[in-house]
Amino acid sequence: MRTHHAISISPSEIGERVVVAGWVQRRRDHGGIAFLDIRDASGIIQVVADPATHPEVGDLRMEFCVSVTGVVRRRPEGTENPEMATGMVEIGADAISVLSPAETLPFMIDDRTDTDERVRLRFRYLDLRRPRMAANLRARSRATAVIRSTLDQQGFLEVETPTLINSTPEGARDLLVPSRLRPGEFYALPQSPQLFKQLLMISGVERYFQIARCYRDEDFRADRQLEFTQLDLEGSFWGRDEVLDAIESVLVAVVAALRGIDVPRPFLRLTWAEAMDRYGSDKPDTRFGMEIRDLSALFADTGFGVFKGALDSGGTIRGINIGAQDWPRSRADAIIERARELGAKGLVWMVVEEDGSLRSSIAKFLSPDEMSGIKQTLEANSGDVLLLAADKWRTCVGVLGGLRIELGKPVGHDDLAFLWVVDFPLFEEAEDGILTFSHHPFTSPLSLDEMRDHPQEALSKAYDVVVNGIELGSGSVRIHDPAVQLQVFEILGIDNETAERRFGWFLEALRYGTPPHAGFAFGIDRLVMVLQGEASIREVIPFPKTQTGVDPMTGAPTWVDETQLAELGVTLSAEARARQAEPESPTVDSDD
RNA sequence: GGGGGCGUAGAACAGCCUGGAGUGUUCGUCGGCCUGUCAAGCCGAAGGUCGCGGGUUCAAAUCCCGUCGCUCCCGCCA
Repeated sequence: MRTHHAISISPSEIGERVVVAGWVQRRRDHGGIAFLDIRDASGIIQVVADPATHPEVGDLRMEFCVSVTGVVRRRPEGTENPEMATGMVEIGADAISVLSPAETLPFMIDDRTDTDERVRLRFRYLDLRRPRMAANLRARSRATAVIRSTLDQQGFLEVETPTLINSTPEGARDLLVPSRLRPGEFYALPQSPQLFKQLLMISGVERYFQIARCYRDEDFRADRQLEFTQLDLEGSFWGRDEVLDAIESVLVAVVAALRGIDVPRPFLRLTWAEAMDRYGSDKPDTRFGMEIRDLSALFADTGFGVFKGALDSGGTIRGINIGAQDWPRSRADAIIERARELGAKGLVWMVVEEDGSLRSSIAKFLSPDEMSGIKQTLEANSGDVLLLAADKWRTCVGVLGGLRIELGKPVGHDDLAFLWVVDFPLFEEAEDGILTFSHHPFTSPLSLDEMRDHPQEALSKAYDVVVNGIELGSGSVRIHDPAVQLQVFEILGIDNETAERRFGWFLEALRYGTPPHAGFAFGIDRLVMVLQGEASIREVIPFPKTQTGVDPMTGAPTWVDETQLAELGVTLSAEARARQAEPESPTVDSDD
C-alpha cells in the first residue's frame, strides 16, 4: 500500500514511483492543473494532477483521506517552496483514490484560527490533526520516552501501582468508585501512588519510578485537570540530594529532547524562607528581578504612624521597585485595590522624580534619610515606581510577591528558569489554629527536636521544583521510623487509635526493616506545557475536560441506569434526581 | 462557594457604550472561470432563534434582570 511517508519524499526519490497516503490539507485547482497538499503524520508533500486525465481531483475536499500513486519529480525551476521541508519536489499523480471522504469541517485544520475550545473538544480528533496539537502529542511522547530511558540507565525499576485503592480523607477530595461486590464500600482513585511507592521501598525495590495517572477532585484551572500524569519516583538509602540529582537529570534530558537546550546544573536552590523573603512566593519566577527588599531598618524611628504601628506590632516593611511606568491615579488605585485583594490593608506608592525627590502621598511624613534609604535599598532611578507594604512578614511578602508576578515583565517562553525550593515548613496553621501538614503527613521533619518543641516553626525535608514560576512537582525525604510517623500523626491531631485504624497496614509495614528513602513526583502535563510554550495543560492532554468536568465529545459524565445503581447499592438524592429531570443542556449544537 | 471576561452565519470577528430593517469583514461551503499554485486568484450564490428566558420601550444583538455554557482567577488543590 503506502511506500513513503510525506516527509521522506526528497530529491533522491526523483524518478521513483511512490505511493503516499494521508489527508488533503489543501486543494488548489487551477482548471488545467491542480495541486494537492497531502498531509500524513510525518509532514506534507505536494501532488500535482491534471484534471483532464484525473477528473476525480475535482471531487476531493479538505481532509478527505486519500492515497496517491505517482512519480516523484523535481519541481519546475522557480516553483520550489523553501518554506516546505519537501518543497524541492512533488509527485505527479497517476492514480488518486479516496479512502474515506470527509464532511464539511466544523473548523479549519490549521494553526491560524482560534476556535472556541468547546468546539475543538467536541471534534478533538480533528483538533489533534492541527500541526500544533500533533506536535504537542509528539513532544509528550518524546518526554515520556526520554524519562524512561534516563531512569532505566540509572537502574530504576518501572512498577505499576493500583488505581483502585482506599480513600484517605486527607489532602484533596478523592474520586470514588463504588464497589459492586461490596455494596456500600468505595474505592478511591489515587491522588498519587505515595504509600505504594513507599511500600516498594520496603519491598527492596530501591529505585522505583512510574508514569502514573493521578486523580484529584478539585476545581479546574488552566494547569489543573481532574486526572493528570506524574512522573513518580522513589529511592532507598537516599536523602534529598540524591533525589534532586535524579530529577534534575530527567528534567535536563527532557528539555534537551524537546527544546535542544542544555540547562545548567545544578539548579538554583532557595530555602522556602529565602524564596518567600525575596520573591514572596514558594514558586518564584526568577526570569526577572524586581525582588522584594526589607526596608524595616530605615523606619526604626519613623514619624509615619502606619509604618511605626506595623513595626511596633512585630511586623515589617517591604518594598519592590516595579521600574519606570506610566503612573496615572487610576493605575495606582487599581494596584492598591489589587493589593487589598491579596490581603494587604494598604499599599504605599512612590514615584522617583527627575530631581530625585519622591512623589507620594506619604512623602511629607518621611525624613530625607528615610527617602534616600528607600531609593538606595530599592536601587531606584528617576521614573521608577516603588511599592511599599507594612504588615506581618507573611502578608507583606505575599502581597508584594503577588504584585511582582502581575507587574513583572516575563520574557519569552524560550527562557527556562528551573530552581529548587527546599526546607519547607513541616506544618501549616489552619484558620482554627489546628496544625495540618504542608506537604503530606509522611514527610520527614528536618529536626525531631524542633518538631517536638516548636511544631509551628518546624521545617521539613520537603522540596519543590519550579520552572518559570510554575510548581512542577514536589517530594520529600520520608519518615521511615514508625514511632516518628506516629508522632507526626499526633501533632496533626490523629491519635494512635485513629492512625492504627486508617494507616495500620502502612505502620505495620514500616516495622519490617524499612530503608531510609526519599522521592519525588512532577507533573508531566505541566512540564510539556511549559516546554511547548502552551498556556494551558489542556493543550498537551489529548482528551481533556472542560472546567466543569465535562467531555463535550462523549458527554461524560452521564447518568447511568437504575439497575446499575441498584447493583452498587447507590441511591440518588432528591437533588440529583431533580437535576436528572431537567432537560439536557446541549453542550454544542448538534446536527440532529 | 466567590469575582472577572466571553457567547452574533459552519469557523474567527466587528457592530453593543449612544436602541431604529440581521448590517459588515476574513476563512469555509455551493456554482462558474482559470496550466505552476502552495492561506492560489477572479466572478457569483447560499447560509442568522444575535446562547436561552423574562423585562423596559413605539422599537432590543444593543439597556435591565435571571439563567445556561465556555474561560481566567480567588478559595480549594497533602
